[in-house]
Amino acid sequence: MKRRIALVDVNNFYCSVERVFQPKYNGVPLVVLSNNDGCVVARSSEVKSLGVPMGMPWFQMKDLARQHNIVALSSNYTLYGDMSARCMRVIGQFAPPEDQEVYSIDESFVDFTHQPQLDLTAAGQAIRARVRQWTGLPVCVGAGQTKTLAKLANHIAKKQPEWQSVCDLTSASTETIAAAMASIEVREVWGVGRRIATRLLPMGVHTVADLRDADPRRMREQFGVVLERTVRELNGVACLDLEDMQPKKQIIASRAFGAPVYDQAELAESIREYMARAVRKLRLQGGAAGMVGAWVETNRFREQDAQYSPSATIPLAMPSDDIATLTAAAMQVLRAIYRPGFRYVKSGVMLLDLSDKTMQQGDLFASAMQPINPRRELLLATVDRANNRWGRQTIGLGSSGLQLSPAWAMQRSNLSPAYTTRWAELPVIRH
DNA sequence: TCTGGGGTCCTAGGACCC
DNA sequence: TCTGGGGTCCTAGGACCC
Repeated sequence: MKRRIALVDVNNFYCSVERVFQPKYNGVPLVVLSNNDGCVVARSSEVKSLGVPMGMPWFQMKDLARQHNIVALSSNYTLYGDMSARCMRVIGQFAPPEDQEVYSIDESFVDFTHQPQLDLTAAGQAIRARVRQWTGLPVCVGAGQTKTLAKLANHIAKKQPEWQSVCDLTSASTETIAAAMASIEVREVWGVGRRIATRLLPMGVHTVADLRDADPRRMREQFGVVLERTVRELNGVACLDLEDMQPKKQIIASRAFGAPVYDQAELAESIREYMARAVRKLRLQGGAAGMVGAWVETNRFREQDAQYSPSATIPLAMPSDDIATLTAAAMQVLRAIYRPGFRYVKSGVMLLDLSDKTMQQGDLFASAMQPINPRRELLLATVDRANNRWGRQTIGLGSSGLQLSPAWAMQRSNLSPAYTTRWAELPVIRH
């Protein structure tokens, strides 16, 4: 049976979300910035056509922004996450749950193999119309026999207007597909990054068509099994299946500071806060961490500064999801790696070696198998409930610091409201 | 002055086993 | 001069993704 995979992708996702709630930004060159208003992470089409690359530092383009009246918004992940969930639910209405894979915050694969009667161009237009009407977001749809071809089709749908935002390669002629592949740079293929593209060029592989026609075994010898699969997928041989939601294998929480930090106590404060975030995510997936890592960083862009970016991990005797245990471990790491005299700009924590909390292996050297302490469990669950109900900062460790916005806290100078997730910030429509 | 924050998979090499 | 054969597990680093 020929597979029919579609990829639905929101155009300029963060910018488009902001425009749903602020229509005055339609047609206006708009960017959304990373945390601390550092880099451009989303660009409206007007900004793309000005040649602004993804990831450009905002301070480097302030002149350009003044010239062209570019609006810059701080990123509002609460809003984007909620709009993403709504969008994915609408897309999910077009196939049974097992045939949808939510691949990222703005992309979803849908497997239409089991609906062979469906015209994918018509289905793609139906998805576009419904997502637009129900969420306000614009999407493009690409379809192909493999995930890699669906990705490519989506790229074509976005870049080539004659497709009207929906490109179905499963029903396109061989000549059409060949012409499209010959006109697209190999760098655009899913799985081919900057490094591999650079190494492919001297081998005469410039376009998608060149890569499709390359010898898969040779690609494997030179680049590994991942690129071999990509070549096979471009030829319509499925190597990648739709994936279920898997629990995370590691959880990271880190942030650049709003202002540099020099002393250990302040670094400790930041690490405690980030650990609270990481533990929230851990407990949401019902996991326990067997290893804890932490790191601090100086500013690698400042050549005049002495650089020091240490990291370390420590194993726990027993996997844990207890914020006190995990924070204590991270503090132990910080004490081991901290050195005074550096200008730190970032810190982070990692929870590693994650397992299912309910399936724990005993420790040979622990005096006895630690039974789960029901009173402790109740305490932690109560803290979770209070924080979910009244906000993340409601109950924390006593040592987390009492300042709500310490000097190192993130700077977000142009943040939109949490329109869809806070009663106090619901949009008001006057007429 | 100001340069993000997450993730995954694969491979090579070292250390160890019988 | 000559030095087996077959494994596992772990880690670090590299590549990619959004």
